[in-house]
Amino acid sequence: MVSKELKEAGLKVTVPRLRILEILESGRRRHLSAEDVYKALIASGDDIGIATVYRVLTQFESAGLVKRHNFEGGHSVFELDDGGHHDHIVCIDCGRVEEFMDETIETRQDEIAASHDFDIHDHSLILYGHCRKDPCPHRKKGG
Amino acid sequence: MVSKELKEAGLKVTVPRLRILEILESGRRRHLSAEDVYKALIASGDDIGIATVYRVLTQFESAGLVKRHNFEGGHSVFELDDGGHHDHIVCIDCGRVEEFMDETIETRQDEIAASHDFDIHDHSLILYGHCRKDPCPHRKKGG
DNA sequence: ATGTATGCAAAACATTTGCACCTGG
DNA sequence: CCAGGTGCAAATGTTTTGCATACAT
Repeated sequence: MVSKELKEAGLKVTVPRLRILEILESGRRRHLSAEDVYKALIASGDDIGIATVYRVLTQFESAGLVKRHNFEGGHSVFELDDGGHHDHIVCIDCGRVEEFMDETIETRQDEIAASHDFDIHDHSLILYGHCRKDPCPHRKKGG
Repeated sequence: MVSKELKEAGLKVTVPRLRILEILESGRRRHLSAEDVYKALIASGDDIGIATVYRVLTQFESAGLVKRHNFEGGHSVFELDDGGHHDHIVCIDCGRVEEFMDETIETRQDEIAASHDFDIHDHSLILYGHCRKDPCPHRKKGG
């Protein structure tokens, strides 16, 4: 029940919020930019403006429903916040995004922050590279 | 000799390039946004357009003279590239930026990338938090 | 009903680009 | 001299905002 999630998050149940949450939960892709969401809405026949997409995604972020990540290239991607922290590996060629979580790295980050006299609020760790998977424009045919 | 550095980087020696490299090397602050550089130029009486600042910084990046980092808030910061890799801790309150480098984290990143079948090109690791240093607007007076 | 949400268009930012003019080697 | 560099303004791409209208409760 998507509408229940909205109520529990303290948000009024409206059509744009329902549709956007449904798209995020559809699971077709876990990481979507605001424009990805907008295009998905248009594709499914919804008449929702891009401004509303940004507003709703920002509200969802405040409500803890989604997380926003600032990838390179000056645009953000959003994903459902399942409560579990993880970092990202992004393929420079095909845009593929994979997640990982490494206890060793998390621990070292805390130690480093402490040694610099910082209270860590959060962190951003993104690995950029070329994936060796199919299909990827960078991958060599006979490789 | 700043002009020598430019020549060695394969760049024609021009006034904007000289001035911008001087500002980066002045060491007053290590991490500057394009607008920071632009303002510094204006402040020292130079008549150089913001477009040129971006062009020159991008050229410097290609030439390996500077590194560009994408911090949160949709803007980039530039710093001299001394060849040594490091990551950043940023204070959410006062904007302070500190650097660190941790062999354990670097190693784990490579291992993780390999296990995901990625050839890592580079990575971005930024810790965001509240520094406990003076002066910082967040720091409690009697803390 | 009534306060909140939405759509649209315009604004705000950071960054890039087209083009005529200027400059370094 | 002449390819390449620069300044300006206009274009770009992303995200935000003002405002009149529409909607959820």
